Amino acid sequence: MLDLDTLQHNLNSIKAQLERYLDFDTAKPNYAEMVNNYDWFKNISFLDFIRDVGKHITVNYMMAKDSVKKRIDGDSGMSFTEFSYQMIQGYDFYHLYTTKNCKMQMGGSDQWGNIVTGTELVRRMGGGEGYAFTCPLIKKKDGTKFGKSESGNIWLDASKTTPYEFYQFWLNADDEDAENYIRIFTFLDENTINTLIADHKLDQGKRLLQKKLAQEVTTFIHGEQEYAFAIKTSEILFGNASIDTLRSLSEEQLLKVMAGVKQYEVPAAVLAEGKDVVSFLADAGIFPSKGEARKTIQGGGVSLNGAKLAGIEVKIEEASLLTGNTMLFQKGKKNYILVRIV
RNA sequence: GGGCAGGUUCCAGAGCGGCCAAAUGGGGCGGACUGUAAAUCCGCUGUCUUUCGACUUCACAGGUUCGAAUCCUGUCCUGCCCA
Repeated sequence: MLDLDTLQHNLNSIKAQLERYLDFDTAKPNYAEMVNNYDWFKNISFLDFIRDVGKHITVNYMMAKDSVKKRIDGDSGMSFTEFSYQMIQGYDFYHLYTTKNCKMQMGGSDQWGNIVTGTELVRRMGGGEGYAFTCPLIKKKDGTKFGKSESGNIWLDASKTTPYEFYQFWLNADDEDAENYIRIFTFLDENTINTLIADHKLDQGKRLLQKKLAQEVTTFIHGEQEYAFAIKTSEILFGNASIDTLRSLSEEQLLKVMAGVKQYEVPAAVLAEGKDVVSFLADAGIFPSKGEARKTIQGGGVSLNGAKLAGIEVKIEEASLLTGNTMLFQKGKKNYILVRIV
């Protein structure tokens, strides 16, 4: 459970994100509106609720819900709060139905039970009709969820996932997932997609599908310009460009190209000291511990300015710089890390 | 309130006085192969230490013991059943 301050913060952040895709301008004929169920629930007492709302729904009905059954049959139990959640969400629907003329509730298929409790309340309390619309949850091909609590996820907010990282995420989708994603996450029409998939199959190594997917989604979320930058950065980091190409860039150009790459700052004094790589990486926060930095280096997993680090004895000093005051580390093949000396 | 079963490292889950930083699987990270795929194979996965090793961990607090994740006592928490 989140406290009120956190909730408010989340609310604001979500609205800021949605504003990029929805129009909240009340002057528009069909403007979007964001509501907070705390606004109507804060004035309803528990007694009011069980008397006016609770009597319309039987416990039998609530228990029959799949989401509830699973918990009861499982071994973790279910608190009353969780159990009553469907009533809360159901009442939200009823409230919006009566005050905002809201007729349909949409959600992921795991919300089906909760939404239907709402349509039930709308019917029993208001004598009206509410409608439910759900879509299957998006799964990766290994069956795991594509969700915010999964690892390796991405965010719409550029401060959490830079456009470059966002682009890379889609580019790295595997063939099977890409076919699904392009249908779900882009507005391309059926024919275009089918043609694309057919072309892709001719030479999967070209990854036409992933490229188009990444382009469509990145452009939609972050815009043309950020997409162009993401491409450029990717080309430099993964293309044929050698370390010399990187070296040939001016500091300014480099920073521009690397805008989407993870960056760390290290004080100049540290560089002058000439620390060993392990301490350097751990102290800078690039690795969580020295042990992990050491092991990764020993496993051949760390590169500096494009060249694999030979061993843990390497010292980080002036000569390690790529340009005037930056150096480029790689953790694994795909994770680039730009270190700036400040 | 009573009875029973439990609380182990990211997760699941073994261990039930020394061979335990703790099996196995999953996940994560890295390597090889490749297409910045997939599958497969290999390594790592508490902290510090180049190594030897040191230190902190098995809900919490005490205790028994040369020695405890393992035994005892109390506390807290979770699940199931009864009231």
